[in-house]
Amino acid sequence: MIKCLLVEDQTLVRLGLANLLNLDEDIFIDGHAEDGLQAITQLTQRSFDIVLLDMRMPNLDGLGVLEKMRESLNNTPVLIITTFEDCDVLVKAINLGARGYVLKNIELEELIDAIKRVIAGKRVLQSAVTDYLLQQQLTPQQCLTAKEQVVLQCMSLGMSNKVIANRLDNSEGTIRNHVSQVLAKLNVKDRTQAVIKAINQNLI
Amino acid sequence: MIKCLLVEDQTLVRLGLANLLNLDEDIFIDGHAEDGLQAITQLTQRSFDIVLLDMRMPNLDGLGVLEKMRESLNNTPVLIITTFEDCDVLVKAINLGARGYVLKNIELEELIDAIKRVIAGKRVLQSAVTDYLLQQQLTPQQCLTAKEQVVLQCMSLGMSNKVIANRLDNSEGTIRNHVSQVLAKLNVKDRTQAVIKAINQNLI
DNA sequence: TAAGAACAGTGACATATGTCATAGCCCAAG
DNA sequence: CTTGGGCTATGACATATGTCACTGTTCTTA
Repeated sequence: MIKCLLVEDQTLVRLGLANLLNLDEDIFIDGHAEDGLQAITQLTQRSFDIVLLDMRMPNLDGLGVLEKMRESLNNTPVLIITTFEDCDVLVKAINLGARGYVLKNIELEELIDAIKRVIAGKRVLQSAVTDYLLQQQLTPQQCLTAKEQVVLQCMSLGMSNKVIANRLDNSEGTIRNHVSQVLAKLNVKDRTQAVIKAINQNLI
Repeated sequence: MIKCLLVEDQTLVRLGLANLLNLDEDIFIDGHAEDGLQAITQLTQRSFDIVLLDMRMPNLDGLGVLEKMRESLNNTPVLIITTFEDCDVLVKAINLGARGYVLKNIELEELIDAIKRVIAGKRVLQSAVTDYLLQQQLTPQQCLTAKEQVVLQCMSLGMSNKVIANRLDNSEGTIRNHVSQVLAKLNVKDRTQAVIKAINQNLI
């Protein structure tokens, strides 16, 4: 029996997923958490075989949970289950020790398989994820660095340089430099054109 | 027994939600669709008591489904279940005939209640949604004039004020004024946000 | 006819944006 | 160990952007 902690902020999704997974005879959703803070609390009080972790959450997001776990030397294996298909977040999550990363559009059997593979000590990257990674690698012309991608994402959300600087804890000048780099690499003249290009090409 | 068509692109979410809802003795998920096109196909082949509709989907999104349904005079009641908290999308959905609009972080009992209320002919707006709506209504966004629409189109093509001025044979100051009006009406702070909104809302 | 709108324009003003040069730090590859 | 790339930062600079107030003209409509 695999004891799972399921961390997901949307109630419906969490309960639904728990029901589905509990149908498998080897899997038991042993704990629920609605955000990162609750997850940390659960992890300090109890032990689980695996953590099923969403990335976008209030209070403390997935990356934050991974950081806290690393700090407290908690090495419970973590499988990321998310909608967010961002290369940078994926890389960060893996670097922070996540053992698997799958998207929510995965089939149920695949997810169950992924859980068992993680438990078996394997690393799991859904094919859609690896495809995305490969695709990113194969377009070296626009070859944005990790930071530049994050900045572009922020731009695509309509943030000003000042806001981005606050969000990423950098000086505004630094962000300006990154923006300048992004514009050069995307071969556009201003942030609006960059955002249009990013949206059209799904670079965000 | 309420026969439901569940339209949701993420497999896990769809199956989980279906399981949860099927627990209710009055509700039966009678059809699944992974995107808008599949939903339309299902709706032309069978009849349902209600459609549970996600907004963000590949191929044909929630608004598209509502449009198609209206075109084909299909008046099956629709309850929107989405993560997307955008006021404009909400308003558009309601105008296109959606009978309810709830967010995915709703509690299960509330959702079941919402379904039954829609079936009973009532309009359902989750309190979180109405709060947001009220807040937005206090700053009523007026319609863009013809000229403003043209200017917004140009902005969405990445043109600077100077370029737009040349293109439309106006002074740059005039264009600046129009841009300023557009920003105010769209309730955004700069041209980048305006373009993002225009693209997302198909205002161009 | 009077009122109200859309449209065009100007000038002044405050910020935001983007570029450039320069420089330090860190880390990985050679 | 050296080199280069990525990240951070600063200061200076030119230009773009957005706001405001105010002035017109031309319509439509109450």
